Amino acid sequence: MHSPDSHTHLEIPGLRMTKQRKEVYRVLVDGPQDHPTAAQILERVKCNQPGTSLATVYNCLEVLVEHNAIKQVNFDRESSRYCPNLREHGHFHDTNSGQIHDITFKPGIQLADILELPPGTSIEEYEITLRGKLKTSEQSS
Amino acid sequence: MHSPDSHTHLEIPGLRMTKQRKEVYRVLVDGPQDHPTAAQILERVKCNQPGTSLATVYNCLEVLVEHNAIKQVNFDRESSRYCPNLREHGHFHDTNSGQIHDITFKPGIQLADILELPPGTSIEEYEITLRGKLKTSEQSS
DNA sequence: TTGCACATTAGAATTATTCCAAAAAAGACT
DNA sequence: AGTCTTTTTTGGAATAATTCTAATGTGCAA
Ligand SMILES: [Mn+2]
Ligand SMILES: [Mn+2]
Ligand SMILES: [Zn+2]
Ligand SMILES: [Zn+2]
Repeated sequence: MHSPDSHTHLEIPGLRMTKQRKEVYRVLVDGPQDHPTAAQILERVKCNQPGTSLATVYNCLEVLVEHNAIKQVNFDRESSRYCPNLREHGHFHDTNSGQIHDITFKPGIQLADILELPPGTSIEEYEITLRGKLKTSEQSS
Repeated sequence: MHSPDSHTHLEIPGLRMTKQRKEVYRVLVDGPQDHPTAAQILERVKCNQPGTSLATVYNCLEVLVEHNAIKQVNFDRESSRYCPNLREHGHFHDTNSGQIHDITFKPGIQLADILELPPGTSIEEYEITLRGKLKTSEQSS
């Protein structure tokens, strides 16, 4: 499922990396960057760690999010998805292909620069999600 | 609950305004702009239309959203909230007060202008949600 | 090597929302 | 009004993602 030397070191400061946690994390970092749901992650985890339960996948994802190792992504009320890209970005859901694409800001732009925020606001987290279609729907990725 | 002449005309093109739909809509337009959940809307609707059911509130909200009369707002996986403000805006959840504030772009800014979108993208809808704290937490609104 | 804190597990519980099938209401036409 | 047709409402059941629970397993450290 992955080249033997492709392991980024799967360590997260302050977090005990059990084999389940390691595999959940590896699947996200090392596998297809398609923002899988917990159920999809479970399928992938089972290739290397059969017997892993969905509850454990949820537990692992929760602790990985808490440790800022991954991000949780929500589109409306669909199942949560998970993303290993820690740079600031939003998400575009292409309703043609079903694929989700990471979206970055144009260079130099900060979210706070473009919003009319009430004075004294400190933003702890934000989420930008877009839905639409890619007209030219031929891309390999 | 509201001044007798404060009714905006509660009509929506192409939509039959039953008394339940009218009241759900009125509660949102005419009541506190606090982005209530379906359950909160039901409570408010019951003041003027007792006997209304939660299923009906969901039905009304769905059809109002479809007709672009209101917007559905999601914060992570919390209950959906509903908003009668049709101008383009995002939402800021102040975790001090629990209040949700509408956030607009600075004048002249378009979301598409600041994002690195793949060529050929057409955005059909988007959602911007922020979470954080207002330091100076004395405001009347 | 035993103790203990922490992690995993299966299955039950929760909860927001949707579905269903029957009753009620709203129009349209007479 | 009275009949017919279509839409809406309703209570309760069903769904589905996620969380909880209580029991079992694991891995270091004394
Ligand atoms: Mn939406
Ligand atoms: Mn979040
Ligand atoms: Zn992402
Ligand atoms: Zn709003």
